[in-house]
Amino acid sequence: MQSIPLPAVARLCSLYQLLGDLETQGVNRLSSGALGDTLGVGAHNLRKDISYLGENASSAGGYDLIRLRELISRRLGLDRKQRACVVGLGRLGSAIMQHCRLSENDFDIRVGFDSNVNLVETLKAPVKMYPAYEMVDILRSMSIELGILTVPPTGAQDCAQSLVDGGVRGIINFTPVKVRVPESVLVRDIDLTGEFRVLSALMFLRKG
Amino acid sequence: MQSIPLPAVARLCSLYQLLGDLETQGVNRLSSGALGDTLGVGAHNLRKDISYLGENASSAGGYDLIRLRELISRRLGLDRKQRACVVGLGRLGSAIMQHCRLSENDFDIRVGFDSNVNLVETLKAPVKMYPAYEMVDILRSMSIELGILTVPPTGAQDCAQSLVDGGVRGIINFTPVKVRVPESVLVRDIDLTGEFRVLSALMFLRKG
DNA sequence: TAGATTGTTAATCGATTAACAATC
DNA sequence: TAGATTGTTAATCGATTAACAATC
Repeated sequence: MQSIPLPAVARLCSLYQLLGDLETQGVNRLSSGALGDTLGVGAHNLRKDISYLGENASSAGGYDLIRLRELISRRLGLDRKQRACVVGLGRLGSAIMQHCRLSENDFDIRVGFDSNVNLVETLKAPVKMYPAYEMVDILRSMSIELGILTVPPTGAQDCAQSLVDGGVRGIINFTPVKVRVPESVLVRDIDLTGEFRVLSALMFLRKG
Repeated sequence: MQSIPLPAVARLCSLYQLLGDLETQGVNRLSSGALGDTLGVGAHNLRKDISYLGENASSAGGYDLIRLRELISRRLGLDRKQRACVVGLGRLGSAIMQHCRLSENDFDIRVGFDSNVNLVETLKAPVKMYPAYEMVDILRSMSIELGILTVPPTGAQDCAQSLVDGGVRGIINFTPVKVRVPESVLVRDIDLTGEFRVLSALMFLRKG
């Protein structure tokens, strides 16, 4: 089967989100143009992305949104909740842990870790929390697949290693550190400060 | 002056961050290869990016890191703190508002807003907070340049409009909604749920 | 049927990678 | 000087855009 370019995967994921929203609004058929408009993507581009999904019965007359959503879901493996954990229960970590859009959707955040034992015992949260030194064992026993890294930069590499040792296969890395992991583990970096800076730079470049 | 491609701007911003860290560690000269390695970017690529900065005296012998950092700073306008506000003081919003890495660096988060008046009065935070209906006036009087949008999806477009009316020139949008703003206002979308999904999809595609 | 819309192939565009002369 | 490293031009690579025949 053909492999899908990364930008196309990203657009398909946001399309997937949109299709879910439209479904609850009772819309069930729309053209590539209409979908592209609300997504801020050209109709050409969107059709091309959809073509990566493979089989796609209907020509003309717009897309059957429910069918399309299922197609994306199946091709990208978005059906089935992934078991996740949060490492680092500072403000950002606990916000992510309790971010309802995440758990409503395809992620099942099961457990949190922090090196501060006090915090682990006192923080109010809807999931179990444990001290960091128990991480590897607990990850293995719970079959956690995905780790969310929200620790201070200094601890990033060590925690990433624990996640790997615990058997995680993917990491969302909110630290500005480039962590080193085996090839078999995927890392996606989200550098908030970086994103802010990029916006700031673009605003500056725009002016002059 | 030549314009810089967006991906290059993003890489230069993360290089800027790295240079700051190295500076505090006392490192003051490094080659493009060494810098590229810790950044996960090819040396070629990095040199090309640096060339967009224009004037760059020294050939061979690696870069003078302090000088390089200043060059980036000046070319991308990263000297001078931007005045920012947070709209939507839920968990994510207040985490961002108090995220020290942001305020330590180039952003000066001055004020927060929420439609829930109770929340505005009771939340503990290091900045002033006001109810949403006062937003436009306060933004103007404080000359806020940048808005951070962390409201529920339903309120996103309205709040974006208030930010625009308040004179903001850039928005970091954490909602999954594509907000409509005048061309003069830059928007940078950070869709956390989307990022999670992309990782999930990549993990799935990797396997089979 | 006619008009609209899709799927897919071809053309354009832009970014990344490679190569190499210039420089410390 | 010789070795290393830069800046920049050229070549490759990949994604986006355009075009158009096939289809509802």
